[in-house]
Amino acid sequence: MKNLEMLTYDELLVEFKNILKADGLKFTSQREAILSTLYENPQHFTSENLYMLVKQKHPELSVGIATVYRTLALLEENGLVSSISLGIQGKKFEIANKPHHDHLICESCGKIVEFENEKIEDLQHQIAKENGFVLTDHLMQLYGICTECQKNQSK
Amino acid sequence: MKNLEMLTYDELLVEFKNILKADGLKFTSQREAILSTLYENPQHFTSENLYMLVKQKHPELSVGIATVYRTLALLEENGLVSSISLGIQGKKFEIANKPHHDHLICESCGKIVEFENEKIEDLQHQIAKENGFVLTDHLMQLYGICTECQKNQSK
DNA sequence: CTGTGTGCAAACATTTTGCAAGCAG
DNA sequence: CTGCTTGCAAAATGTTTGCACACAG
Repeated sequence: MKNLEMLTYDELLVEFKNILKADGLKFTSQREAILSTLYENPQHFTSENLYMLVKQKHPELSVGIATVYRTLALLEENGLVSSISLGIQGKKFEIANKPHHDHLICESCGKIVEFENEKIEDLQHQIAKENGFVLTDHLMQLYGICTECQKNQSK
Repeated sequence: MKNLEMLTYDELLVEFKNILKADGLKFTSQREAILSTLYENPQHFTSENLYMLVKQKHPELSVGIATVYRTLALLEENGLVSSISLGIQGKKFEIANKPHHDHLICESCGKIVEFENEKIEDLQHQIAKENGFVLTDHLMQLYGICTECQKNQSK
Protein backbone atom coordinates (compact mmCIF):
# COMPACT_ATOMS: atom_id res chain seq x y z
CA MET A 1 0.00 0.00 0.00
CA LYS A 2 0.99 3.53 -0.71
CA ASN A 3 2.37 5.52 2.16
CA LEU A 4 -0.49 7.63 3.43
CA GLU A 5 1.44 9.87 5.71
CA MET A 6 0.64 13.54 5.48
CA LEU A 7 -1.46 13.43 2.37
CA THR A 8 -3.37 16.51 1.35
CA TYR A 9 -7.09 16.07 1.13
CA ASP A 10 -6.98 15.93 -2.65
CA GLU A 11 -4.39 13.20 -2.58
CA LEU A 12 -6.43 11.32 -0.04
CA LEU A 13 -9.49 11.62 -2.24
CA VAL A 14 -7.61 10.23 -5.22
CA GLU A 15 -6.39 7.38 -3.07
CA PHE A 16 -9.94 6.67 -1.92
CA LYS A 17 -11.29 6.73 -5.46
CA ASN A 18 -8.61 4.33 -6.56
CA ILE A 19 -9.51 1.92 -3.82
CA LEU A 20 -13.18 2.14 -4.72
CA LYS A 21 -12.47 1.57 -8.38
CA ALA A 22 -10.23 -1.37 -7.65
CA ASP A 23 -13.02 -3.02 -5.70
CA GLY A 24 -15.82 -2.16 -8.10
CA LEU A 25 -17.37 0.16 -5.53
CA LYS A 26 -18.90 3.55 -6.11
CA PHE A 27 -17.91 7.04 -5.11
CA THR A 28 -20.91 8.63 -3.41
CA SER A 29 -21.53 11.96 -1.79
CA GLN A 30 -22.08 10.27 1.57
CA ARG A 31 -18.71 8.56 1.40
CA GLU A 32 -17.04 11.81 0.47
CA ALA A 33 -18.81 13.70 3.27
CA ILE A 34 -17.56 11.19 5.82
CA LEU A 35 -14.02 11.20 4.51
CA SER A 36 -13.82 15.00 4.39
CA THR A 37 -15.26 15.38 7.86
CA LEU A 38 -12.67 12.99 9.18
CA TYR A 39 -9.93 14.83 7.36
CA GLU A 40 -10.98 18.27 8.53
CA ASN A 41 -11.33 17.15 12.12
CA PRO A 42 -8.29 15.11 12.99
CA GLN A 43 -9.75 14.11 16.33
CA HIS A 44 -10.83 10.81 17.70
CA PHE A 45 -14.46 10.10 16.93
CA THR A 46 -16.93 7.58 18.10
CA SER A 47 -19.30 6.44 15.35
CA GLU A 48 -22.04 8.48 16.94
CA ASN A 49 -19.94 11.67 17.19
CA LEU A 50 -18.93 11.41 13.59
CA TYR A 51 -22.50 10.75 12.51
CA MET A 52 -23.64 13.92 14.25
CA LEU A 53 -20.88 16.04 12.81
CA VAL A 54 -21.35 14.76 9.27
CA LYS A 55 -25.05 15.57 9.47
CA GLN A 56 -24.25 19.02 10.78
CA LYS A 57 -21.67 19.76 8.11
CA HIS A 58 -23.73 18.35 5.28
CA PRO A 59 -27.35 19.09 6.06
CA GLU A 60 -28.20 18.71 2.40
CA LEU A 61 -27.39 15.00 2.56
CA SER A 62 -29.48 12.61 4.55
CA VAL A 63 -26.76 10.43 5.99
CA GLY A 64 -27.80 7.47 8.10
CA ILE A 65 -25.87 6.01 10.98
CA ALA A 66 -25.67 2.74 9.10
CA THR A 67 -23.77 4.45 6.32
CA VAL A 68 -21.32 5.88 8.82
CA TYR A 69 -20.65 2.42 10.18
CA ARG A 70 -20.38 0.93 6.72
CA THR A 71 -18.06 3.66 5.51
CA LEU A 72 -15.84 3.54 8.57
CA ALA A 73 -15.48 -0.20 8.11
CA LEU A 74 -14.60 0.31 4.47
CA LEU A 75 -12.07 3.03 5.25
CA GLU A 76 -10.52 1.03 8.03
CA GLU A 77 -10.16 -2.08 5.89
CA ASN A 78 -8.26 -0.01 3.40
CA GLY A 79 -6.10 1.72 5.93
CA LEU A 80 -7.54 5.19 5.47
CA VAL A 81 -8.73 5.37 9.04
CA SER A 82 -7.54 3.60 12.14
CA SER A 83 -9.37 2.86 15.33
CA ILE A 84 -8.54 2.39 18.95
CA SER A 85 -10.86 0.85 21.44
CA LEU A 86 -10.95 2.66 24.75
CA GLY A 87 -12.64 0.95 27.62
CA ILE A 88 -15.59 2.96 28.75
CA GLN A 89 -15.35 5.60 26.06
CA GLY A 90 -16.01 3.04 23.36
CA LYS A 91 -14.31 2.61 20.02
CA LYS A 92 -12.82 5.69 18.41
CA PHE A 93 -11.70 6.37 14.86
CA GLU A 94 -9.24 8.79 13.35
CA ILE A 95 -8.01 9.51 9.88
CA ALA A 96 -4.85 7.63 9.10
CA ASN A 97 -2.90 10.24 7.19
CA LYS A 98 -0.27 10.74 9.78
CA PRO A 99 2.67 8.63 10.87
CA HIS A 100 2.04 5.69 13.11
CA HIS A 101 1.64 6.75 16.68
CA ASP A 102 0.24 5.55 19.96
CA HIS A 103 -1.96 7.26 22.52
CA LEU A 104 -1.63 8.72 25.96
CA ILE A 105 -5.07 9.12 27.46
CA CYS A 106 -6.14 11.21 30.44
CA GLU A 107 -8.44 9.15 32.62
CA SER A 108 -9.95 12.25 34.10
CA CYS A 109 -10.83 14.48 31.15
CA GLY A 110 -10.48 12.03 28.27
CA LYS A 111 -7.84 14.08 26.48
CA ILE A 112 -5.78 12.10 24.00
CA VAL A 113 -2.13 12.91 23.30
CA GLU A 114 -0.38 11.18 20.44
CA PHE A 115 3.22 10.08 20.57
CA GLU A 116 5.64 7.90 18.73
CA ASN A 117 8.61 6.02 20.05
CA GLU A 118 10.90 4.05 17.87
CA LYS A 119 12.67 2.26 20.67
CA ILE A 120 9.43 0.73 21.85
CA GLU A 121 8.56 -0.34 18.34
CA ASP A 122 11.90 -2.08 18.05
CA LEU A 123 11.39 -3.86 21.34
CA GLN A 124 7.95 -4.96 20.25
CA HIS A 125 9.32 -6.57 17.12
CA GLN A 126 11.95 -8.27 19.18
CA ILE A 127 9.35 -9.69 21.58
CA ALA A 128 7.23 -10.98 18.73
CA LYS A 129 10.24 -12.62 17.18
CA GLU A 130 11.19 -14.33 20.43
CA ASN A 131 7.73 -15.86 20.55
CA GLY A 132 7.73 -16.98 16.94
CA PHE A 133 5.16 -14.41 15.85
CA VAL A 134 5.19 -12.30 12.73
CA LEU A 135 3.99 -8.95 13.94
CA THR A 136 1.21 -7.37 11.93
CA ASP A 137 0.04 -4.61 14.20
CA HIS A 138 0.10 -3.36 17.72
CA LEU A 139 -1.82 -1.29 20.14
CA MET A 140 -0.36 0.71 22.96
CA GLN A 141 -2.31 3.05 25.14
CA LEU A 142 -0.97 4.73 28.22
CA TYR A 143 -3.48 5.88 30.80
CA GLY A 144 -2.78 8.61 33.28
CA ILE A 145 -3.74 12.01 34.56
CA CYS A 146 -2.75 15.04 32.52
CA THR A 147 -1.10 18.14 33.93
CA GLU A 148 -4.31 20.17 34.10
CA CYS A 149 -6.34 17.47 35.78
CA GLN A 150 -3.58 16.99 38.33
CA LYS A 151 -3.94 20.67 39.23
CA ASN A 152 -7.72 20.50 39.45
CA GLN A 153 -7.60 17.43 41.63
CA SER A 154 -5.31 19.03 44.17
CA LYS A 155 -7.64 22.01 44.61
CA MET B 1 -3.11 -2.83 48.08
CA LYS B 2 -1.48 -6.10 48.90
CA ASN B 3 0.69 -7.64 46.27
CA LEU B 4 -1.44 -10.26 44.60
CA GLU B 5 1.21 -11.96 42.59
CA MET B 6 1.19 -15.72 42.70
CA LEU B 7 -1.31 -16.19 45.46
CA THR B 8 -2.62 -19.63 46.19
CA TYR B 9 -6.36 -20.02 45.89
CA ASP B 10 -6.79 -19.99 49.65
CA GLU B 11 -4.87 -16.76 49.96
CA LEU B 12 -6.89 -15.27 47.17
CA LEU B 13 -10.10 -16.31 48.90
CA VAL B 14 -9.02 -14.65 52.12
CA GLU B 15 -8.15 -11.51 50.19
CA PHE B 16 -11.56 -11.56 48.54
CA LYS B 17 -13.36 -12.05 51.83
CA ASN B 18 -11.45 -9.15 53.33
CA ILE B 19 -12.47 -6.89 50.48
CA LEU B 20 -16.08 -7.95 50.87
CA LYS B 21 -16.02 -7.39 54.59
CA ALA B 22 -14.42 -3.98 54.20
CA ASP B 23 -17.22 -2.93 51.86
CA GLY B 24 -20.05 -4.47 53.84
CA LEU B 25 -20.67 -6.98 51.06
CA LYS B 26 -21.49 -10.63 51.40
CA PHE B 27 -19.64 -13.77 50.52
CA THR B 28 -21.93 -15.92 48.41
CA SER B 29 -21.58 -19.26 46.69
CA GLN B 30 -22.00 -17.58 43.31
CA ARG B 31 -19.15 -15.20 43.96
CA GLU B 32 -16.97 -18.05 45.11
CA ALA B 33 -17.88 -20.16 42.09
CA ILE B 34 -16.86 -17.34 39.76
CA LEU B 35 -13.61 -16.65 41.56
CA SER B 36 -12.61 -20.30 41.70
CA THR B 37 -13.44 -20.87 38.04
CA LEU B 38 -11.26 -17.90 37.12
CA TYR B 39 -8.47 -19.20 39.31
CA GLU B 40 -8.58 -22.74 37.98
CA ASN B 41 -8.66 -21.59 34.40
CA PRO B 42 -6.04 -18.92 34.00
CA GLN B 43 -7.19 -18.13 30.50
CA HIS B 44 -8.75 -15.09 29.01
CA PHE B 45 -12.52 -15.20 29.25
CA THR B 46 -15.29 -13.20 27.74
CA SER B 47 -18.19 -12.70 30.13
CA GLU B 48 -20.19 -15.20 28.13
CA ASN B 49 -17.44 -17.87 28.16
CA LEU B 50 -17.02 -17.54 31.87
CA TYR B 51 -20.77 -17.72 32.41
CA MET B 52 -20.94 -21.00 30.51
CA LEU B 53 -18.00 -22.52 32.33
CA VAL B 54 -19.25 -21.51 35.77
CA LYS B 55 -22.62 -23.09 35.01
CA GLN B 56 -20.92 -26.23 33.81
CA LYS B 57 -18.63 -26.50 36.82
CA HIS B 58 -21.33 -25.67 39.33
CA PRO B 59 -24.56 -27.14 38.01
CA GLU B 60 -26.02 -27.07 41.52
CA LEU B 61 -25.99 -23.27 41.49
CA SER B 62 -28.25 -21.32 39.20
CA VAL B 63 -25.88 -18.58 38.22
CA GLY B 64 -27.22 -15.85 35.98
CA ILE B 65 -25.28 -13.88 33.42
CA ALA B 66 -26.06 -10.71 35.36
CA THR B 67 -24.24 -12.08 38.37
CA VAL B 68 -21.22 -12.85 36.24
CA TYR B 69 -21.12 -9.26 35.01
CA ARG B 70 -21.65 -7.90 38.49
CA THR B 71 -19.01 -10.11 40.01
CA LEU B 72 -16.46 -9.40 37.30
CA ALA B 73 -16.99 -5.68 37.84
CA LEU B 74 -16.55 -6.13 41.56
CA LEU B 75 -13.41 -8.21 41.14
CA GLU B 76 -11.94 -5.82 38.63
CA GLU B 77 -12.59 -2.77 40.82
CA ASN B 78 -10.65 -4.48 43.54
CA GLY B 79 -7.81 -5.62 41.36
CA LEU B 80 -8.53 -9.33 41.58
CA VAL B 81 -9.13 -9.64 37.88
CA SER B 82 -7.92 -7.55 35.01
CA SER B 83 -9.39 -7.10 31.58
CA ILE B 84 -8.19 -6.34 28.11
CA SER B 85 -10.42 -5.25 25.31
CA LEU B 86 -9.66 -6.91 22.03
CA GLY B 87 -11.24 -5.50 18.93
CA ILE B 88 -13.49 -8.10 17.39
CA GLN B 89 -13.09 -10.67 20.12
CA GLY B 90 -14.64 -8.38 22.71
CA LYS B 91 -13.57 -7.72 26.25
CA LYS B 92 -11.69 -10.48 28.04
CA PHE B 93 -10.96 -11.04 31.68
CA GLU B 94 -8.28 -12.93 33.53
CA ILE B 95 -7.43 -13.52 37.14
CA ALA B 96 -4.87 -11.00 38.35
CA ASN B 97 -2.70 -13.19 40.54
CA LYS B 98 0.33 -13.02 38.34
CA PRO B 99 2.89 -10.32 37.64
CA HIS B 100 1.96 -7.53 35.30
CA HIS B 101 2.25 -8.56 31.69
CA ASP B 102 1.09 -7.62 28.26
CA HIS B 103 -0.33 -9.70 25.47
CA LEU B 104 0.76 -11.02 22.11
CA ILE B 105 -2.29 -12.10 20.16
CA CYS B 106 -2.51 -14.33 17.10
CA GLU B 107 -4.87 -12.76 14.61
CA SER B 108 -5.48 -16.09 12.98
CA CYS B 109 -6.27 -18.49 15.81
CA GLY B 110 -6.83 -16.05 18.67
CA LYS B 111 -4.09 -17.55 20.82
CA ILE B 112 -2.82 -15.21 23.52
CA VAL B 113 0.78 -15.26 24.73
CA GLU B 114 1.74 -13.25 27.77
CA PHE B 115 5.01 -11.40 28.09
CA GLU B 116 6.64 -8.79 30.22
CA ASN B 117 9.30 -6.31 29.28
CA GLU B 118 10.79 -3.93 31.72
CA LYS B 119 12.52 -1.77 29.15
CA ILE B 120 9.21 -0.94 27.53
CA GLU B 121 7.66 -0.13 30.89
CA ASP B 122 10.50 2.26 31.58
CA LEU B 123 10.07 3.96 28.24
CA GLN B 124 6.36 4.29 28.86
CA HIS B 125 6.94 6.10 32.11
CA GLN B 126 9.40 8.35 30.39
CA ILE B 127 6.92 9.23 27.66
CA ALA B 128 4.20 9.99 30.18
CA LYS B 129 6.57 12.21 32.09
CA GLU B 130 7.58 14.10 28.97
CA ASN B 131 3.93 14.89 28.38
CA GLY B 132 3.21 15.93 31.92
CA PHE B 133 1.11 12.87 32.70
CA VAL B 134 1.16 10.77 35.83
CA LEU B 135 0.86 7.26 34.51
CA THR B 136 -1.78 5.12 36.15
CA ASP B 137 -2.03 2.20 33.80
CA HIS B 138 -1.23 1.04 30.33
CA LEU B 139 -2.33 -1.34 27.70
CA MET B 140 -0.11 -2.94 25.14
CA GLN B 141 -1.20 -5.61 22.75
CA LEU B 142 0.84 -6.94 19.89
CA TYR B 143 -1.00 -8.56 17.03
CA GLY B 144 0.58 -11.03 14.71
CA ILE B 145 0.54 -14.54 13.34
CA CYS B 146 1.85 -17.33 15.53
CA THR B 147 4.28 -20.01 14.40
CA GLU B 148 1.60 -22.64 13.83
CA CYS B 149 -0.70 -20.40 11.87
CA GLN B 150 2.22 -19.34 9.69
CA LYS B 151 2.75 -23.01 8.80
CA ASN B 152 -0.92 -23.60 8.09
CA GLN B 153 -1.15 -20.57 5.88
CA SER B 154 1.71 -21.63 3.70
CA LYS B 155 0.10 -25.02 3.00
C1' DC C 1 -34.14 -9.59 61.19
C1' DT C 2 -31.81 -6.42 57.91
C1' DG C 3 -30.10 -5.31 53.93
C1' DT C 4 -27.22 -7.29 50.32
C1' DG C 5 -27.31 -10.65 46.44
C1' DT C 6 -29.74 -13.23 43.17
C1' DG C 7 -32.08 -14.75 38.72
C1' DC C 8 -35.12 -13.27 35.56
C1' DA C 9 -36.77 -10.42 32.17
C1' DA C 10 -36.97 -6.02 30.45
C1' DA C 11 -34.32 -2.16 29.20
C1' DC C 12 -30.37 -0.21 27.02
C1' DA C 13 -26.58 1.04 23.97
C1' DT C 14 -24.20 -0.10 20.09
C1' DT C 15 -23.68 -2.22 15.77
C1' DT C 16 -25.41 -5.04 11.91
C1' DT C 17 -28.68 -6.46 8.48
C1' DG C 18 -32.84 -6.93 5.20
C1' DC C 19 -35.20 -4.36 2.14
C1' DA C 20 -37.03 -1.40 -1.43
C1' DA C 21 -35.87 2.75 -3.62
C1' DG C 22 -31.96 5.79 -5.35
C1' DC C 23 -28.26 6.68 -8.10
C1' DA C 24 -23.18 6.10 -9.98
C1' DG C 25 -20.91 4.30 -13.70
C1' DC D 1 -29.50 -0.37 -17.47
C1' DT D 2 -27.06 -2.87 -13.76
C1' DG D 3 -26.04 -3.56 -9.43
C1' DC D 4 -23.82 -1.07 -5.69
C1' DT D 5 -25.41 2.17 -2.05
C1' DT D 6 -28.62 4.30 0.78
C1' DG D 7 -31.88 5.30 4.79
C1' DC D 8 -34.97 3.20 7.46
C1' DA D 9 -36.45 0.10 10.71
C1' DA D 10 -35.89 -4.27 12.55
C1' DA D 11 -32.71 -7.40 14.43
C1' DA D 12 -28.81 -8.82 16.74
C1' DT D 13 -25.30 -8.29 20.25
C1' DG D 14 -23.43 -7.23 24.59
C1' DT D 15 -24.30 -5.19 28.98
C1' DT D 16 -27.06 -3.05 32.68
C1' DT D 17 -31.04 -2.45 35.61
C1' DG D 18 -35.61 -3.02 38.23
C1' DC D 19 -37.83 -6.12 40.84
C1' DA D 20 -39.40 -9.53 44.15
C1' DC D 21 -37.60 -13.31 46.46
C1' DA D 22 -33.40 -15.62 48.71
C1' DC D 23 -30.07 -15.70 51.98
C1' DA D 24 -25.55 -14.11 54.52
C1' DG D 25 -24.29 -11.97 58.54
